[in-house]
Amino acid sequence: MTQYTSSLLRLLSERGYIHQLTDAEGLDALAARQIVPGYIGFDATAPSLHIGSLVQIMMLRRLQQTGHKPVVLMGGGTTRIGDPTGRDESRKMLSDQTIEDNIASIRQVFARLLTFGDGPTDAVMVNNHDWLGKLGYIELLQEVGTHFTVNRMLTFDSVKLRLDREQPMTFLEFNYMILQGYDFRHLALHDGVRLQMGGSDQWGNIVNGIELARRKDGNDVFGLTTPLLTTADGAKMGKTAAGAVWLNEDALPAWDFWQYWRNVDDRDVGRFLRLFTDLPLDEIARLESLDGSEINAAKVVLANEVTKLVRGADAAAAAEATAAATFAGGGVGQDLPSLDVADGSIALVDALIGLGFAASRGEAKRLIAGGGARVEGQAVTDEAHVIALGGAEIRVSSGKKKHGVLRPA
RNA sequence: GGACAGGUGGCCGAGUGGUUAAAGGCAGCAGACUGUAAAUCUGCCCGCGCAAGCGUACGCUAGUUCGAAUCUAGCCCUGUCCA
Repeated sequence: MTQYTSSLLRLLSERGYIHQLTDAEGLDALAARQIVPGYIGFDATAPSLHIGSLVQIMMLRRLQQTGHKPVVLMGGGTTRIGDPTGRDESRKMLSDQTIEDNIASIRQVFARLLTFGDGPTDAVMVNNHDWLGKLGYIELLQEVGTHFTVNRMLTFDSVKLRLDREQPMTFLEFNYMILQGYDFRHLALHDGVRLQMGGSDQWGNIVNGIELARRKDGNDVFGLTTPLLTTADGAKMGKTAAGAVWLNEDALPAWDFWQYWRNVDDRDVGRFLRLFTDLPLDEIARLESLDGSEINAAKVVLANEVTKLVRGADAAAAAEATAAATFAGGGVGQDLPSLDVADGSIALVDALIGLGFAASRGEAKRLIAGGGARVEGQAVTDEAHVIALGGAEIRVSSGKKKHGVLRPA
């Protein structure tokens, strides 16, 4: 491992954020002597980011922790184009209003993890629609077009993969890398930004921006990418059965968020603690060395710490309490999904659907027939079973992990 | 504009007139084993229905046929090559 002099690169490297770096010595020297404003771009394709973006957000947090300035770039403009990287199919076009709404919603998460303000190391949020939207076509071609050769653009993975797989790539998407390059150049020129970070799949796009900034304005800027995060069994992070693990509370309840982290693979615990929590490294080393079932304690810490950062301390505490009550005590935690039952009784099938454990009656019945449905911890195999509440809360479970509560209304 | 190839369930991918709600794989869900882990084995995996059954579904539309994902025509979309 390279020995870095700047606290920024030391921290990033110790905690496993660095995959590629355009100029390690140059950036290290810069970070050691001045505040480095660094940015990461985020798409606004959904009302919430999911944990696939959490590494990037954490990187901005690390930047701030080590005395530098995080710049959050919202892709209000580029989202209108659609990043072809890693995609086989073109994105659906989003309306302007949807994109604006998404940006407003996504902003909430950043407010928890970064300190915004006007100070030298305070975070700021910018929207590339502000400059890309004003750019005329002729102007863009003149400004940027002369610095990109099609020959080179065709060699980029984002393009090449699409072509190799004989998937369509529209001209619109083909231009994405140019606009992203333009972003970096713009931020370097107008806001003194010196560093762009991103996932490893963004390497090509980042390098484009660096070259553009240098050729057009003689600005010397840097790029850093994080390793592509996969879980130990090779899956892309952040996808579960129920869909993505969203960062926003209104997109995914804190309980489910907490559970995601509680259930990570043993092998991922240490890595995730380093990346997604602020715990000191020696503490993490201790947690990750726990053997056998003791590693579960480390997973609880992981779940608590990440939930605290993203959802707040109250949410983390509530989720942990619910987990303790539900799994250890056999009781009912307050955080579980619940369903109000008006008539004093409900068919098990409807309860499973109402709690979100089954999407259709058929699916609920299959679950019951397969022995996966439980009422108060007891497996029920009668598809026609009706639960009588009798004024008390009843616990209904799908399998051993998904629990919900029926409340008398 | 022309020639050729192709468009099948969340994804990949068989299937070229009936036994096809559509092989197989992946992903997913559940059971067993466990530690709310991994691996492994087993079952499930379009909707409605207790069920018989019904409804939808193989790019779209119209046809041929007792019967079509499979044949015909037109259209839409994609790729490759040519202009």
